[in-house]
Amino acid sequence: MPQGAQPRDKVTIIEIADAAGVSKSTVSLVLTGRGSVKPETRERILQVMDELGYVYNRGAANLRNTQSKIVGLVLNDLSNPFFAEFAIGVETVLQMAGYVAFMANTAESVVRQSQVMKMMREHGARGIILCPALDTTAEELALASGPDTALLVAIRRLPGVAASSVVPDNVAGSARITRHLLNLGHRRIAYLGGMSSMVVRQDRHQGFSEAMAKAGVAIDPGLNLECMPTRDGGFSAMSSALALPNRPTAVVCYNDVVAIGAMLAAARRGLVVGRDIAIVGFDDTSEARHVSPALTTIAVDAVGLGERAAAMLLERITNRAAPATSHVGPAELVIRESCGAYQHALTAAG
Amino acid sequence: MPQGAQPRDKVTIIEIADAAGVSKSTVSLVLTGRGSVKPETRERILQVMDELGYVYNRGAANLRNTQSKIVGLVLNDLSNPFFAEFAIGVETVLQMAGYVAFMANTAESVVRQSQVMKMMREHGARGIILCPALDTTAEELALASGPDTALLVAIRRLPGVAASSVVPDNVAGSARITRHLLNLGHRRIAYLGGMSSMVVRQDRHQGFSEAMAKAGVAIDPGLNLECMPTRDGGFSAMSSALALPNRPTAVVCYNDVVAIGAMLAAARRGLVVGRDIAIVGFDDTSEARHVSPALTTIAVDAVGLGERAAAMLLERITNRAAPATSHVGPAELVIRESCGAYQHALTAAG
DNA sequence: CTCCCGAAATGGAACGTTCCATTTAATTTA
DNA sequence: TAAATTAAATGGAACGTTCCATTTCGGGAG
Repeated sequence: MPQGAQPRDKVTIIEIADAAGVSKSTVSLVLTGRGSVKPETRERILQVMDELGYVYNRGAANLRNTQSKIVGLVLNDLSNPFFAEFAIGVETVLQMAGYVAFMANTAESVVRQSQVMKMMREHGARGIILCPALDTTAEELALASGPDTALLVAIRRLPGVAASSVVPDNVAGSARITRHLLNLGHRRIAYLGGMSSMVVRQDRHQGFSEAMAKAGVAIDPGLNLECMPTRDGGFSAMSSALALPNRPTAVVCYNDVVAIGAMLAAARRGLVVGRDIAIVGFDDTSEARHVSPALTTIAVDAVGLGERAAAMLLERITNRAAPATSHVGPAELVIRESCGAYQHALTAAG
Repeated sequence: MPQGAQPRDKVTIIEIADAAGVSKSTVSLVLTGRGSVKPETRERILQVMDELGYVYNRGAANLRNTQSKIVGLVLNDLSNPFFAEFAIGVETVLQMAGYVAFMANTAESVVRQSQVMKMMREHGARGIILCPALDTTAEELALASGPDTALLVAIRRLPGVAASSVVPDNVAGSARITRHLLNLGHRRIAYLGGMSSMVVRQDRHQGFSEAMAKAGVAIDPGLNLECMPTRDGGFSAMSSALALPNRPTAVVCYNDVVAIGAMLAAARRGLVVGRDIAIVGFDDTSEARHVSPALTTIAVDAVGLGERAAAMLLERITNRAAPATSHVGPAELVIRESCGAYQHALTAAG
């Protein structure tokens, strides 16, 4: 807008109409592009809007419409690159559909989570994609979704919730990477990280157990170690694992962050990861690639999960009769150095 | 809300009033907490709201109010952990002030940037914190901020824009880390990464040049290498730097991401980073700590910048007479291994 | 010249809230 | 007990849009 007369207070459709010498209805027509209005009139109106610095008031419009174009995206931990990538996937799809994402970070606080979801509904969000904070209960979520706000739960499965869901295949992925270690000849394998109250931990540990059982290898209960899913958690849990009289030869970690902490602990003890001990992760965050030695892990395609989540939510929004559905995304093994597969190949060949 | 009667269509304040046997004005009173209403009446109303699944309609309220509680946060690259941390700082402060952040990712697209800023204003955002996409022009921004939407530009300075701004001290930080390399005895120092059209690159390179000049060390123009600020960019730019007949002994990188790419390229050539060559970064992302060898870099406190940005914007929102201000945040040297300072200390002592 | 028709433009009610000006009820004071 | 005061509750206009039902306009057919 040109330097000139800045309007002090909000300029409305009516002022535009007056200035252009038409009725507010005509202005509304060009705004929505619905009726037919003479091209030169349209031009004149658009020009006036530009001059006066008109800003469309969606709140007022929604009042009659009931059809906003906003979707909420609630993330439990934005500082985790995994969720950032997930968010990017979500945004891409929403944007193409003409929707806009209203995104918020709860930092694992269920209180904050309730607040932002309430806010989003109050602003007329048509749907919400939720990556639930730890300790989220089904009851809380009942409040959050209503007849005109579709809910989709992502990444962390939430038992007892009727919403759609998008999660990676934690069980299969964990089984896959465990099998990889078994194939390399490991038998004393530890499972490390996450708290047993977390659903994701339960799923991943289940995959681990199944793979072990199928291979006929007994699990030492002493090698099931819980810790917070942070680097420091991984570090201290690994330290105690290494202090055991009969320590593991391989460690399946809850996720990459824990694995990196565990690698640090092993290095501190003078062990060369990938030679003296195998350590593997889950998620394939960008750090997994850059850490040294590079981490063998399970790739779950965060962006793809985000895209899928957005697409599924949009489907439920546009076709409100559509039933809640669930999607389980693929989890693929990425072999790098931390498992010692390369070393192993050398010795096996030699 | 209990399993019972799910209302098919939106329930309004009037229906609540009818069901509770009061007038809509009274319901409004309890909603806003403004007038005085008998405790038992309030209770009854609240209970009815709960039963019917009432959702407050902020759009309608803002229609009279003109006072929303939303602030827009526009990020140019969410996949960069630096911006994720910045966002966390912003959110923390906004939340405490009772505001909610409406956050969007532009992925460096100025088109998308205009779209989301327009959307935010249309939804009544009181202010916008913008981390501008590359190639953002001052004209575009003039459209984006109006008399009732305060604008704050963050991280990337934008010459010719009248808005408030929050940026780290790129010049001083870059000079600081260059001095560190000079103190270690380096003389052939390259500057690597970023495109010269980027304001941030200009500032950081200026700090580099000033430090070199002050030390009386000439800059070899052949050691000023541009590349996209990505890991791959850093990798290939570093590869060509190493192919030079008289290659540098130290490299100041545009940021951590570029530095990590550069480290990979050096390792690929068989060089031990921190011994055979020094490489340093800028930003102090979490990766800088975990990469091996750990990266010497400049910490700019992304979270702190975010907090500051939010506080400054809120100030302008609540006190609309307040003038636009600028804040330049500290940039501190973090010495780790990639610069070889530790090695250096050993040899110097021995 | 009148009639008719489609195109273009318009007036007004409605959306869900707030808030001012009132009314009604409850309580205190003289 | 009446008057004065305070607390509690209410009706209605207004906010900026949309959209239905109308009206006006501009020509072409009869």
